[in-house]
Amino acid sequence: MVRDSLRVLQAQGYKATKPRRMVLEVLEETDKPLSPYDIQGTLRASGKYLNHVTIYRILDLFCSLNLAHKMLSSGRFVRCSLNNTEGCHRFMVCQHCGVTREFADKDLCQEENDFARVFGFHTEHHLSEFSGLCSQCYRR
Amino acid sequence: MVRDSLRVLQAQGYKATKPRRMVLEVLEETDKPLSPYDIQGTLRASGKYLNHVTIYRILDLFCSLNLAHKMLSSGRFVRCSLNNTEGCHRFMVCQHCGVTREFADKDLCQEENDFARVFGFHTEHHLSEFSGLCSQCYRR
DNA sequence: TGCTAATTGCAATAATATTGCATTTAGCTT
DNA sequence: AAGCTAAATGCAATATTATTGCAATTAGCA
Repeated sequence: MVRDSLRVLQAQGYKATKPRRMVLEVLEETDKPLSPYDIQGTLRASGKYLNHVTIYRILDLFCSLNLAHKMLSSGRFVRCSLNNTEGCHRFMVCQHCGVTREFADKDLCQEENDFARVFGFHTEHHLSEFSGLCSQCYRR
Repeated sequence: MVRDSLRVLQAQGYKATKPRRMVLEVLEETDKPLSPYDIQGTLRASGKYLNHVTIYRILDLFCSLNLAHKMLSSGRFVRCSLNNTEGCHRFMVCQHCGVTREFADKDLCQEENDFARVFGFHTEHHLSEFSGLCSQCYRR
C-alpha cells in the first residue's frame, strides 16, 4: 500500500511529498492502467490538482523505483505489485474490462532466456504483455 | 521482399502505390525500428518526399496486414519477417546496436498461455520484447 | 484513353511529453 | 517550534507525436 511505497521513497532519499502521496493513492485505487492525464482527471474529480509536469516526473521516479510500471501497449501506468528484482515483467491485460495484473515466473523467464540464447542473444530484460480475457469477463 | 509485400497488398484489394513502395523499401533496408519521421527523413535524404500523415496511414495499414510491426518499447516500426498467423510476436532488441529480430516458438507460446490460465486468464495475443545484446555486440 | 474509387497531400488541430526557471515545501538542525 | 536548504513543484513555453476533414491526385480497371 501507500505506506510501504512511501517507505521505499524515503529509504532512497526521496521526500514523501503530498503530490507523491496523491499519485500513489490514485494508482492504488484501481487495477487499470492510467495515463498521466487520467491521473490528473481523477484528482480533479475529487477537487485536487496537480500540474501534468509534476505527474510525469513522479511517474518517472516511481518507475525507476519499481513502484509503478509503464505499459508498453498503451503508455499508461499501473502500480507495481511485485518486488520484481529480476528483469522480467509480465502483465495480463483484459481486453474487455482493462484489468491488468502483473505476475512473475522464474522458470518461464529462464526458458525464454534459453530460447533467445539459441539465436546468440543474451537477454537482460523481458517485457511481455498478454492480452485476452480475465476469468470474470471470460465467463460471460 | 518488397515484391512479396506488394502481392499481399493487392491480394487484399489495396493498391500498390508509389508511397507504399517507398515505405516498404525503407523498412527493408534496415533491421532497426524506425519512427514515421525517421522514415520521412530517410526518404528526404535520397531526395524523395512523403507527407507524415501518409506515412502514418501506410504504417497502420502494414501493421493490420502483418507486413510491419510496431515495437511497444519505442513506438517504432519494423518490417514483419515472419508469417505469424498465431497471436504471438516475440522480438529481440539489441541494447547496443538496436538490431531487432522477430522470432517465434509455438511451444514457448503454449507454455505462456498455460501459465496465464493458472490465473484464470485466457490469452489471445502475446507481445514480448526482450532487450539484451545480440551475438555480435556481446562479443565485444 | 478515360473513369472512379482509393489514396495522398495539406492545413489545422489534438494529444502527449519535455525544458528552464521561479516558487514552494519536506525534513533536517538548532 | 522556527529557520534553513536542497529537493520538489508549478508555470509558461515549446517540442514531439498523432489525428481529422477535405481537396487534389493516382492506380487499376473498363
